[in-house]
Amino acid sequence: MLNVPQTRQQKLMARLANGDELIAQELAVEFEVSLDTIRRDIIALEQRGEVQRVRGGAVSVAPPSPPMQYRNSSQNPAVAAVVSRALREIEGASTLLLDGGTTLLAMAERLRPQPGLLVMTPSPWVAVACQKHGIEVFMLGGKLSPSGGINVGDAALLATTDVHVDIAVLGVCGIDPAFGLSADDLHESQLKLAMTQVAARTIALASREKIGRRARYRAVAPEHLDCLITDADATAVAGFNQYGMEIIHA
Amino acid sequence: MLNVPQTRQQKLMARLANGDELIAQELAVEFEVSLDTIRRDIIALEQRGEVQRVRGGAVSVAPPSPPMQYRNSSQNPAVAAVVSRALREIEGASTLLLDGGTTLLAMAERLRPQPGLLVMTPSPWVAVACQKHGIEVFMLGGKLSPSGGINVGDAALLATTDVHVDIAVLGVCGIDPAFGLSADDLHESQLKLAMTQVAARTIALASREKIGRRARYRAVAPEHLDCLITDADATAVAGFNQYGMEIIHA
DNA sequence: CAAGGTTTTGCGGTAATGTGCATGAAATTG
DNA sequence: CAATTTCATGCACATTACCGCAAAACCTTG
Repeated sequence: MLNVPQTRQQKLMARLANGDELIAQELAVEFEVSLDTIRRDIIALEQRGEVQRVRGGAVSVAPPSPPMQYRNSSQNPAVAAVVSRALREIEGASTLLLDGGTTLLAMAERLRPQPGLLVMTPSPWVAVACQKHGIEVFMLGGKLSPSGGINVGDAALLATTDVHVDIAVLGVCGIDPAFGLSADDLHESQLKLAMTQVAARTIALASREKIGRRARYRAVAPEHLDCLITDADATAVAGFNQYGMEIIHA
Repeated sequence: MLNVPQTRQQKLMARLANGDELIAQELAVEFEVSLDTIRRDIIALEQRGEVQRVRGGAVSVAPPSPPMQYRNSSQNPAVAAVVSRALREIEGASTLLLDGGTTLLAMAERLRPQPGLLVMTPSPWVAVACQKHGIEVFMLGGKLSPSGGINVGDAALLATTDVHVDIAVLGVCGIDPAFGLSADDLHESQLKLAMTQVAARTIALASREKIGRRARYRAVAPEHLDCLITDADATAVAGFNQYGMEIIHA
C-alpha cells in the first residue's frame, strides 16, 4: 500500500470523523513509520485547521455533530417519517424558510415545485437540492459553518431582518421542554432564533433521539415554537404541552 | 496488445475502480516502460480529475458522489486542462472569489485546503464542493438564478461592502475581443462586474468553444480583465493582446 | 515511397520531498 | 525536584518529481 503523507492523513481524518482520537504512538506502530512522521502528519493537519493537537496526538476540532458530508439521514426511517409529515404541513405556503442540517436536506430533496413557491435558506446544500427540482431559491449569505453546513454570521442575521416568510422549518441538535431548542454552534443558534422572528409560523422537526437533549447553546425558547413534528410518542413529548404548541406525531 | 497512453491509462483507471492503488514503480515494470511514462500517464489522469496524485503513484479521488450535472464538464479534457492551469495560478492567494458555472465548479472540486485560505462565492454548488474538502467558505446571498446557479441580487452589496479579495475567478458564457466577457442573464452579468471591482486581480476561464462568442449581456470589458486562461491556441485569442492582459494557454 | 510533422518515449541533471535520527528544550508525573 | 515522556529543530540520506532534450515511432501528405 502507498504509505505517503497524503494517504496517511486521509486515514487519520477518517478516524477523527469516526469519533476516535489520534494517538501518535499507536499510529506509528500501525503505519510502520517513526513517531516523527506521524507527528509531522498531525502538524500538517493542524495547519489546515482539521485537527487540534494535544500532547501525545490530536483530537477532532469539532467534537459535536460530524460534518454534513459524512452523514446521510435520508435513509433513516424515523427522519423520513418526520419529513413526510412536514411536507404535508407546509402545503400551500408561498414562502418557506428552511434551516440546514441533514433532516432539512432530506426534506428539501423531496420538495416539489408549486406555483409561487419560494424557498429561503441559509444552507447551500438545501439550495442545491431545491434547484435540482426547479424550485425558486433565495439564499442567505454568510460564513459557512463547518458543523451544520449553514451560513452564519452578521450577514446572515441582517439578511433575515428584511424579509417575512409564512413558515420557518427548523432542524434541531437537541430539544428539551425546559431548555428549548438548542444547537451546537453559537452562530447557528443565533440564526435559528432570527429565523423564528421573521416567520409567521415556526415548525421544528425532531426525530426521537433529539427529544430531551440539550446542545450547547439555546436557540429558541419553547414558547416561541408553533409546532413540533416528531416520531416520538406522546409521553416523550408531554413536557411540551404546557406551551400550547401543536405537536404532531409522524 | 497495444502499449499506448490511451490503453494504459484505461487500465490504470480500471485498477482504481477495483480499489487498488497505482504504484508507479510496479507499473513501470509491469508495462515495460520507463517511470517517466507511467508518471505522464498519471499526470494525464490527474488533469482530467480522475485520480489524486501522491508521491510514488496515485490513489482514487476521495468521494464517489459527483452529481450528474457536472460530471460531464469535469470529464471534459478542455475544461480540465483550463482548471488545472488555473489552480496553479491561484496558489498562494489567501482570499478567492469564485464565480459559478460548471467550469468553476470543476475548479472548486479540485481545490484543496490551505492555511488561511478563504473562498467567497455566490454559488451554492461551489460552496458545497469547498466544504466537502474542508475549505472555509463565505457565501454571497441572493436570489438563485436558474440558468447559472449563482446567487444574484447582491451585486450592489458586494460592490459597496468592505470586501476585498486577492483573486476573482470568472467563468464565461462567451468572451470576445471587441465585446468583452458576457453572460446570458442580466443579473449574472452585473454580479460578474461587481466581482471584478472588489478583486486585486481578475482571471477569466474560457475553454475553446467560448472564445469569440457573445452572450446576451456584456459583463466585463476586456480591459478590466487581468488574465485569461484558455485551451485555445494563440491565434484564436490574438485579439485580446491589445488590452495587455496576460494570456495563459493551458 | 519519401518527406515532413506530431506524438511518445527514455535519459540526464537538478530540485523538491519524505523520512529517520540526534540533540536539547519543554512539559508532565510522582 | 528528579525522572520520564513528548516536542521542536537541524541535518543527512534516500527517493521521487520536474524539466529540457533528443531519439524513436507513428501518422499524414504529396
